[in-house]
Order: sequence, then structure tokens, then C-alpha cells
Amino acid sequence: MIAIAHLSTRDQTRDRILAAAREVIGRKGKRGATTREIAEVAGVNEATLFRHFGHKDGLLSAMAQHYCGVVELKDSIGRLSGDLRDDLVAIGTLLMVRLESLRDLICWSLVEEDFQDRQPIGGQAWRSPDAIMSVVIEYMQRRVAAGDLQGDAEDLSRFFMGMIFAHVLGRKKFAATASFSEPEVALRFLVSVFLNGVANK
Amino acid sequence: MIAIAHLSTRDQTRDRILAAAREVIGRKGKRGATTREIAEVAGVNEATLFRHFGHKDGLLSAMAQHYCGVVELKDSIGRLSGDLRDDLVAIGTLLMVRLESLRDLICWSLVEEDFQDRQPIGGQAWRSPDAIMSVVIEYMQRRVAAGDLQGDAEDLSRFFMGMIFAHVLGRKKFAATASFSEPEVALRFLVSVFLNGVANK
DNA sequence: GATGAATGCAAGTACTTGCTTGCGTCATGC
DNA sequence: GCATGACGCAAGCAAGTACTTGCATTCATC
Repeated sequence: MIAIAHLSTRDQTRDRILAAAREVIGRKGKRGATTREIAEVAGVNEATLFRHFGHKDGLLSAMAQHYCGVVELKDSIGRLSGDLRDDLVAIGTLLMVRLESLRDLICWSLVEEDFQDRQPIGGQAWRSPDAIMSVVIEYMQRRVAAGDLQGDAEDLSRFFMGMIFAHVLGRKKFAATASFSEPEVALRFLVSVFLNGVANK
Repeated sequence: MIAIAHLSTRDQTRDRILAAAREVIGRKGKRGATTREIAEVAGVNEATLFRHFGHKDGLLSAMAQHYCGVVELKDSIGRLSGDLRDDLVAIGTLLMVRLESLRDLICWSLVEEDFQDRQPIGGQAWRSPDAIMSVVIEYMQRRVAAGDLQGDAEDLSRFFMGMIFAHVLGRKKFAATASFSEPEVALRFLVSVFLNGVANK
């Protein structure tokens, strides 16, 4: 299905521009990213950028579509072990990887409403986490129904997702001081707190 | 010490400009907020704004200083009950109120590095949470030492703060669907998970 | 009633930024 | 060998934005 090999030169420059847009927008946001800088990073003339995408907005949504597509996770759910802790670690890992790779775009989507007319890339950036979220909710509901978990499934899901996102944020914010930067270690800790709490009985 | 009553007209307009800046920057960020819009929101001529603060940067740091000052919390810690759960709820409430009131500015500080030369308002916005954080760490250390909690005090603190911040974010993001929007209810839930976990034994 | 400080108003400067255009160059494919 | 499509380059336009300036107005204080 995917043919990376024989890209036309036109598609190559298109991809370079998209990658540059992704990078610059991650740093400066939609508004702060100038077409000049994107073109420069892509090693391409600014005119070329407009010849490819028409407007800046066209580039923005093209890049959102390219990088924030909904990830397929049906298969990942298929191979859940059944053990509560292991399942949560597996789901959490999926979540964490996704949130980490989209972190900057998601952060921007928290503040930049679509400052222009067309569709917001924030929505795109969130769609993927949202899709995962619905899977998480479904899973939590099953576990609550089975009596393995207590509480409201949606609250639990939001909490679970939120603590992972907070951890991803924290790794950027407190990069220097973060003691558990290995993802697996951190995830096991988060799941532990989620399941056991941290109080000594 | 504080004399709100008899403000000179000059101080009044200054405060109106600061409030407008706070509002507009919360919506558009430092870069997106134009001096025109701030002046308009303040009901003040743009020239007046510059006569007061010199540059846009001057206004930015003045507003950060005005609205993101470090809150005094010594007294709040003083009246902790000693009961672990109650203490965490109390500290969490303090955190939550603070994070909620600064939420938009904090979100902007997550993405907008100082796009200009002077001191970043992000640092200002974080200073207050940071100050609270150090108190939380200190508290957690005491509790770990006393055997009430298990784990690394800093990890626990980051986690505790992170889950509250995630909840504050979630309340904005999932405002429509959030089931526990009452702060106290949510906080008790968060502290419960923190202390007990959510697994049925 | 005069003075001076604070502000409004309007015009303007210098720079950024999205976007266009016309032209020259180069490679690929018929 | 030549046509076509993709690109670079340079110049430029129009709108927005930070910031300035000179002048008129208001208003409190002496």
C-alpha cells in the first residue's frame, strides 16, 4: 500500500515542506510560524510553498492531516492480556507514545483557537487522543462492570489519560530534575498509583 | 498596607490597561495580543498605553508582575490538620485555585518561549505554582519519612500537582462532558485515587 | 483664573508577513 | 532535441503592528 521508494521530486519537496511546517509550528504555533521560516527550514523557496499549498491555511491543514491522522489501535486492543495492570500499562504506553509525539501541537491546540477561518489543526491533533480515549472508556466500563474497578468509567478514563498527559508535560517542564524519565518505569508507577494508591496501610 | 480606595486617575487607567492585557493575553498570547486590542479593551487610546509602559514588553512584564505574583502560603500551611487526607485536600485546593486562575497564562507559557528579548511572563506565571510545589515536596518528604507515604517525595509531588493540573485542563477541554465539576468533589476523588487507588481488593 | 499633568486624536514611520508575479534554469520524458 | 513541468530568484504589494509625535482637550490644584 505504502510506496515510499519512488517519490516524484514534486512529492519529495512537498514532504520536505510538510516536515518543516510540522517542526516550525511545533515551536512557534500556527500564528508564529511564518511561511518564510517554513520555506527556509524546508530548504525551498517561499514561492514554491505557495505553489504547492495555495495559502498558509492550506499548508496548515495539509500538515495536520499528514501528521495527526487517527492511529489504528484495534489491533493493539486485540492483544490485551486480560490482566488489569498489564492492560493498563499497554494502553498507557500507546497513549504516552502518541501524546509525546504530538505534545507540542497539542499544547498549541490548548491555546490557539483557529485564529483564521479554516479548520483548526488543534482538532486534528486531538482527534487521535480522542479516539484512544473512547477505547479507554470502553475498557474501563468493562472493568467497572466486572467489578475490577470502582467509580465512574468516564471519570476514571479522563483521570488516567490526564495523569499520563501531565507526566508527558512534566518531562518537558522538569526535564532536568525528572527522576523517572524511562517511560516504562514511569508508566508502571502511574498505573501503580492508579490501582493501589501510595498510602501505606 | 493596601489602599484601593483613593487611586489617582493615572493609576486607575494603569490598572484598566493591566486588566485588559491580562484578558487579551489570556486569549491570544503575548504574540497574538496587539497593543491596539489591549487599548481598545481597556477603553483607552493606544498612545496612552505606550506612555504608561514604554514598550509592549514593559506592559507584558508589568502585567505578569501584577497578576502572577507569588502567593503567600505560609499561613495556609500553618493550619494543616495533620490528617493526611485532609491535608492533601487542603493543599490541593490551594493548588487548584491557583492553577485555575492562571490556567490560560500557564498554557501559553507551555508553548510561548519569550519571543522577544525581555524576561518571559511564563516564568512569572510558573513561579507561583513552583513556590507551592516546593511546599508540596517538603510536605511529602515529611510524610514519607514518617512512613505515611511510600515512594520518592519529588515524584509524588510532581504526580500530585500534575493530576490537579490535568484536571484543571480537562475541565476546560471537556467542559460539556465533565461529570464532576465541583472542585471539592473532584479534589476528594483525586486524593482518594492518590491514597487508595481505584482497584477493588 | 492660570498651570500642568493625563489623555484623546490623527497622522505617520519602519518593519513584518502573507501572497503574487514575471522570468530564467534545469531536468525528465517523448 | 525539444517541450513541459518544477523550481529558484528577485521584486513588490497590501495589510497589520509596534511605536512616535504634535496638538487639542479636560480637569484638578494652587
